[in-house]
Amino acid sequence: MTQRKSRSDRRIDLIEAARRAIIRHGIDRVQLSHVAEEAGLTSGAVLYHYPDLSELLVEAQHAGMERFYEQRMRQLAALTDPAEKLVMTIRSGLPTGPLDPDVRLLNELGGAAGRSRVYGVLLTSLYDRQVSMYQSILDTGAALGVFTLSSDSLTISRNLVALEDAYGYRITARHPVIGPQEAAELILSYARTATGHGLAH
Amino acid sequence: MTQRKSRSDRRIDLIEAARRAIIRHGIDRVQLSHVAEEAGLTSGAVLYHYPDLSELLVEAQHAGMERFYEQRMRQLAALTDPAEKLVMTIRSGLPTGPLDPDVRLLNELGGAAGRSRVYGVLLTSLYDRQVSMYQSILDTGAALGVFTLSSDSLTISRNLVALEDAYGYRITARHPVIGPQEAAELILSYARTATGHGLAH
DNA sequence: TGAGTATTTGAATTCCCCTTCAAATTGATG
DNA sequence: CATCAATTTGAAGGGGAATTCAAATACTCA
Repeated sequence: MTQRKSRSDRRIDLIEAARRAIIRHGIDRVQLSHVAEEAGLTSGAVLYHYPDLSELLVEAQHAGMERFYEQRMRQLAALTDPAEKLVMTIRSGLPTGPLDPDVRLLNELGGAAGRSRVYGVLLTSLYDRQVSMYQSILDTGAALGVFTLSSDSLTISRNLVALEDAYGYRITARHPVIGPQEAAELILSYARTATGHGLAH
Repeated sequence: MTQRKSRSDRRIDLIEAARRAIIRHGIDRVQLSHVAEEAGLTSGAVLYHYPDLSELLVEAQHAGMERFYEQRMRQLAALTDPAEKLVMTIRSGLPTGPLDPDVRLLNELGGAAGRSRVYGVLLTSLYDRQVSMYQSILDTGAALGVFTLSSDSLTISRNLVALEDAYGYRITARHPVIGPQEAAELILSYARTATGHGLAH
């Protein structure tokens, strides 16, 4: 029998397993047995901890999102120069390649968010937080006189996050020309005209 | 019994029925009986024409895509002024609201494109065609001296399509603030700085 | 009109997955 | 070491959807 674990440990395991299962099979096609397999357990054991699979899936999406966001914030905290921060943030919002698990997970949400309120709210709140993240960088840069913004910081920030999102989809869909490097360059092109800063990288 | 139809007519019907079924139930949740119901037939009849449901679904997605693209091209053909064309194109790339069936259909593909090569190729090719569409508008405008492009037309076009895509997701996910009008304004803000044109609307 | 073929139906079958639950196992606690 | 509760297994059942297929029906063409 698989090693027993405490309630909370097992729940964390299961959330991780669900995350992997969603990426592998899709948010709408993933089954109990997939999650169980990823966790190295049987379906019954999964059900013991999460009697409702859909609840586990929501938690997995939520956790994946937090992870993505926290990671970006952490990378950001190491820098002080607004221009460097901006470049770093743009890069950290893009997948490392077509298989990047964090972005694949987020992309799974896109379609479901149109059908499910829960997923819609989840995705919307992530978007808004990311917008705030950019906005504070832009505002700081403008206050320091480093950036000369072409329009208000909210508009620019919304567009920057939107570009990240969209190129995330292109990259995971394996666009033959647009990879992480190219996408970063495209977004930077916008960021340059929007901030009036060269944004070397 | 339902009226009989020729092989090719029925296949066209079924593709349309599948398109509606996908929008109603989601690409990963749609089932044979949904398609049959939309077509006014029984499951057996659907299977007679498409022994493999997934093949029908791919065809339906493809048809939906063509429809979306053709519609945009048609609206475009009615205009001559590059600035008007640009504004019109931006608007026609956005959903009319959270329930817009064409965009919902496309969004359903996003996640699947990361898992399935077929869907990845479909989505990628649509993206590229939309980029070309913008590029020809921008190039024409630049040649006529109406636009002064801030970077090469390919970069700007890619970003414009990316912004459309991303705001399409936000709108279908029912972002409380960003609706069709707001999204258009956000994209126009970029288009203005990219073209050096006021782009009144 | 009648024969022949293509299409559609509807019921039977099969398959797959979720759910339940009694029994087995594990680990903690005294 | 013995007891007990928590966790996990595995098999049984229930339900829903895909698949199969013989029969019925609708159209075509001679």
